[in-house]
Amino acid sequence: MAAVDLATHPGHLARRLQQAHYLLWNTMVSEEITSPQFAVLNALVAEPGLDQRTVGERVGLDRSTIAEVISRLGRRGLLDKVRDPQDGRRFLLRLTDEGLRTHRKLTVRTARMNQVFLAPLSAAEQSLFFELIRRVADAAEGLRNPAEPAVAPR
Amino acid sequence: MAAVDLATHPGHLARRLQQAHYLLWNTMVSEEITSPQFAVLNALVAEPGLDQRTVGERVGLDRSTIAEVISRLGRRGLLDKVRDPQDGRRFLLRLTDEGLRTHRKLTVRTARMNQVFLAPLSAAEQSLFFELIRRVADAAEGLRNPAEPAVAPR
DNA sequence: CTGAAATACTCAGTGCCCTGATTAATTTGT
DNA sequence: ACAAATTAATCAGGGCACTGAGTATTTCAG
Repeated sequence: MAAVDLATHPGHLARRLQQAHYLLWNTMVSEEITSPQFAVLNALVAEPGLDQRTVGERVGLDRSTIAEVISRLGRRGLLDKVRDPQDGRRFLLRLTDEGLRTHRKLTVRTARMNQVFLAPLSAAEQSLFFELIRRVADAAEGLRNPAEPAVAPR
Repeated sequence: MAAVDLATHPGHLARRLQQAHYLLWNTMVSEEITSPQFAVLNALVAEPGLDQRTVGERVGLDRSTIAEVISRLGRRGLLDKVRDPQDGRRFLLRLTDEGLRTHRKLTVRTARMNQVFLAPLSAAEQSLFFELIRRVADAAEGLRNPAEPAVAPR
């Protein structure tokens, strides 16, 4: 009687979008390497030698999740993990040759997949799609991490 | 050297959007009931007595996931599960009074949360947001379940 | 210089999400 | 009528995502 239309719920839409993406990734990109794993490889191509926490920040994964993802990539020999001699708390991460090769291969496939995924939208709509999602996601993240208060509370 | 900009990857955006939603849901709606759980409650308000598989279809969850979600809702006393006397394979699902109450309460909070979540967009942009995401998700699901071939292969 | 606070990482626990294999019940083809 | 195919649900297994608590190391305040 009081049921609601889930098609007007952004969270529901977001979940369906991600599921659809997951499926397409599996068939068009890789069954071994997932999209978050690719994001980590990509971050380490851009900035070799990052520590674990910073990689998580770059790709939007929390401390626990990034630890798991990195452990999997390490087990598969795609990256190396060494203690920072300057700061014994950190591990510095660097892709192996195999990791670099994998990233190169997947970059090509990912581009193809993105084209297929976004094919239902015109070029103008694709820009809008990115912009609207980015604005909503950024704003929600902002709610979580409020800017520094003007006067530090004591 | 060959790193890619993740902000142009719809899968990455979709994941960030869902994460942002997850956080906001947790703070504004409920720490007990998740968004997928609410979707199941909602489906059973709309159509009491559905079987498990059909609920999964309605809310977009696969057979394994829907089984887990329903088992959790059952443990919390929000729904009942009885074997279909007409078809011994099925379980028929129905909300308890407690389940109905919970759905009613969360419906209000969810509406508030959706407003906050979408606040960065104008009304026109919100419509566009829904439409673009829906089109992409629908198309990708269509790739997965291709329409019946004209001639059934044998 | 030393105790307190902050930081990087790990671990335990919960929940979502998918696939492939298995089990039980029903439907279908002959 | 009955074997074969289909269907609903379960189970095992892998991966993502978050929180709260714990450990080790570094930094900071007095």
